Amino acid sequence: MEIGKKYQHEGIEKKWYSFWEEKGFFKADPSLDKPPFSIVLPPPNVTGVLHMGHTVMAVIQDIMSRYKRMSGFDVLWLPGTDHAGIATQMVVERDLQKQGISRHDLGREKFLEKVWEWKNTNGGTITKQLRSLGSSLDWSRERFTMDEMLSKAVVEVFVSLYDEGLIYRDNYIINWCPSCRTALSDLEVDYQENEGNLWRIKYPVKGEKGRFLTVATTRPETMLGDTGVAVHPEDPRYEDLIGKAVTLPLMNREIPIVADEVLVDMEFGTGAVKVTPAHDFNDFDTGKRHNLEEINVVDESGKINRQGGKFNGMDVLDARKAIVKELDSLGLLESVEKHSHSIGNCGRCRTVVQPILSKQWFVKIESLAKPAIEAVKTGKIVFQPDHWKKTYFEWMYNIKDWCISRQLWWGHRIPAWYCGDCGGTVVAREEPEQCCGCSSKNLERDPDVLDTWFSSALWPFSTLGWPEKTDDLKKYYPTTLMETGFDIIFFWVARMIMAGLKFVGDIPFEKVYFHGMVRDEKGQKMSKTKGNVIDPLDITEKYGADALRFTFAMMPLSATDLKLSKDAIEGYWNFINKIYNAVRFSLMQFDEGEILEFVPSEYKDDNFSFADRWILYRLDSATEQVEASLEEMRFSDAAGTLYHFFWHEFCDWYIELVKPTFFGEDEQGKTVSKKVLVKVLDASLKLLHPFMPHVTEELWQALPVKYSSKKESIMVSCFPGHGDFCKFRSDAETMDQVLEIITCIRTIRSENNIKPSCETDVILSLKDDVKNVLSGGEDYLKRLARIKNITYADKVDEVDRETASAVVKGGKLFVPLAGLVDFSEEIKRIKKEIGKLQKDYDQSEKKLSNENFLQKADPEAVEKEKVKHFRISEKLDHLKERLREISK
RNA sequence: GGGCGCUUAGCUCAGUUGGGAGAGCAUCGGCCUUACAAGCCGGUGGUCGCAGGUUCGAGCCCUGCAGCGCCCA
Repeated sequence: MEIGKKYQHEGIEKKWYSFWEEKGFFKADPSLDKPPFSIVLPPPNVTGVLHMGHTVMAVIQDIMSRYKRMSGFDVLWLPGTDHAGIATQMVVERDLQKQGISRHDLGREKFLEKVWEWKNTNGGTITKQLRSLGSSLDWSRERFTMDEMLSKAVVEVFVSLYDEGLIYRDNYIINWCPSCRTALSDLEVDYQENEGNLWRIKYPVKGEKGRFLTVATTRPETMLGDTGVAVHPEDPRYEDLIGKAVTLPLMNREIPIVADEVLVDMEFGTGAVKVTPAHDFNDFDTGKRHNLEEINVVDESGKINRQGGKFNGMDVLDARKAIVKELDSLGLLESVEKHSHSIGNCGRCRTVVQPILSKQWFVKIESLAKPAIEAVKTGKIVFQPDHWKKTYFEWMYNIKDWCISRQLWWGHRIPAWYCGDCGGTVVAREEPEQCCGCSSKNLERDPDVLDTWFSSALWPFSTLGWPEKTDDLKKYYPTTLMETGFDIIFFWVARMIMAGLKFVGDIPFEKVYFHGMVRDEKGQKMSKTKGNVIDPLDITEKYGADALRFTFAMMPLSATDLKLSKDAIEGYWNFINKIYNAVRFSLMQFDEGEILEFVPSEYKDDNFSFADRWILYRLDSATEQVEASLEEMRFSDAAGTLYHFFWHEFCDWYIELVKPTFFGEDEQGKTVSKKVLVKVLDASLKLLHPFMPHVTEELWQALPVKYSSKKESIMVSCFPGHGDFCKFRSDAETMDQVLEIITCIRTIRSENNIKPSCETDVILSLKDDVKNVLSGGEDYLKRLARIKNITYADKVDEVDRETASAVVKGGKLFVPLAGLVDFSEEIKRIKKEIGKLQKDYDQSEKKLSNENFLQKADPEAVEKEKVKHFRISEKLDHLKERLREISK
């Protein structure tokens, strides 16, 4: 190991990652007699490049994987990517466009060849980047949603759902992206509030000259497809019109006036709503209720079609202008007012989507949703944080059929063939030779592909080999943990649960952990346009992956927003550097080639110094806490415990405490302390390993430690256990009192502006146990509190006036400061402390004099309060006495 | 409009069956003490969003209100 003053991650992270990968440490092995722990990585888009969202995902999952692996589990963390239908097709089309070629010029087959080519050369970007974070993914099991095996699973699922009647093809209103030229599912549309207008248009009532029914709309162009007008059945304004008709302006079509209490809100607009079943979801349902005609007036490119009469060929927005203008000139435009409403945009390309009537494939979802709701309700699947259940239920109870066909070429082609002769449909696992209805060979395959999420839904089992009953499937399904962003709870989590229950007959995962969205330090979404993007690759280059990982681990990951700042990362880099330096210091204490084996049984407890016992006890408790926190996936608790233990207990206290030993002559004491040092470092590095794998490996490899079962790598070593040192509890508590004394002396010195180079004496009046510790280790005090002479006084009869004092748990202490102390300051300080304590005292006093408290409160609480009261009053007395003395 | 979440120190957040308000960072003062000045030592700082209620006791439980954010329509 290089011994510079600063930790340099360059080179080290790559070195160890290759080492681990080459050694096969990431590989799961179902034949091992170890319990399984499995996670499937939520597959990033194959077009993707690593961003902070992926990073959070990778960090959480890697922490759990490494922790579990070290805890004796056979860990499978399975990587892969999805084929990202629209995104990938767009990328390749754009490339081709640069050469002036469209995908239609190439034809379907040639185009798909190009996409595969692109995938094979560029598709590996994100997987390389995931490696740079230290992710212990089992690359031997890497999957892609379009792999043969996974595609087989897709076909199997499609065909069996179809056979069961749970997949159907129908003419239905769907979201259509005129730019991507494909249907989208409800979830792929993002709604945005938009400043628009509300137009009021007068429709002449048929047979009542001069009478108009005024409707209000935000999309006047859709009137070309109106096939009815709805009013509320209880609206007195329109009571007499129900059952009559209006003449649709511009189209001169007669359309009925219907009463519909679902669609119409009497308070909104005019209380009369035009109904366009082919271009609005609510209107579509209304149309079905009243048997209204469905007239499609918008085509696939977002232009008005032939059914739009003279507006044929116009873009919808142009048509809107033209229609409004014409209505106005006809005197049929009553008014226009500003009105904000939400507009749907394509989740992929942001184009405004058009609801249109179209023949598409759907999954009938209700019967699939039922058991999926049950699984979460009964706690078979646990959500963390728990409250996401509510969001899940809310969506699942109101779930709608899922539009799964996409008018793309890149994806899993729908296994349906249409007969050119009898018009029948054949859905089959293999290409059929003839129509099963009329035996005709004139079959044509459906050109469309499936929604990418359709194959993603199968990810937890298709990746394990389903429908084959593979060893992997048997051992790793259900997976132990699903970890993902809350934003894909519907897109993915819900659908995986439905698919897993339906096809494997069991839940896909036992627990779902939802992490938040990474934002900048101000809480704003990171975006290229804002220029506030923090690129994980820049960060890992500058600070190392370990620093970034630890920063995330310290954040409240299950909150909705994760505010990331470079300052925080830099701060945690400091911690890594601290660890590095602690190891560096330790290595300096060891002799060349010295091998230190820590075997607790070799040591009688009395060989350990109080400092040794104290740090070993602390290590024990820290280990216990880290384990408990990791089991509950409370990462910031685990990381925070380690941060505090390593920095503020081990470095700030223990190392300072043992320095006198190392710099002294007591050889036996030195040996013991060295072994304790190595023991604590060995355990700490292992505890830290899941959070910062590279630096811990680097340092651990450098430790001169020997075990009977020393492993090749820290990542396959055993996660530290706890309990061995809890027997040192009372010694540790005594030691805490010693530390308190040191702190008190330091405070006195600091407040009296005594220079560190100036030594002082101290007079101690202490309880015996504390005194015993100190007499055995006066060096601790001398060094850490800069004390020259220590004297003990059982009873302090006459205390020098020029003395600063403090009351500690184990007694009192006095620091003679003749000529040094500033008494006005000292008096001020004591008064302030008395003031603080008096508040506590009064509060406690009040409580204890309250009869109700004494009678009704838990006896334990009363007892505790009494002890507290006694302690405060003791300390208060001392302080008041002291104040009298120096005020003389 | 429906649902969910948040509000505690200057900032980011802990606070686990109700019983002495915490951490990290920042800030202030002092230190080149032979691992680390990216460090060490010490200190300052809070009407727990507001108003009620339950209780001997509320940051925590209940009701209402306000502000912020997210999701669905």
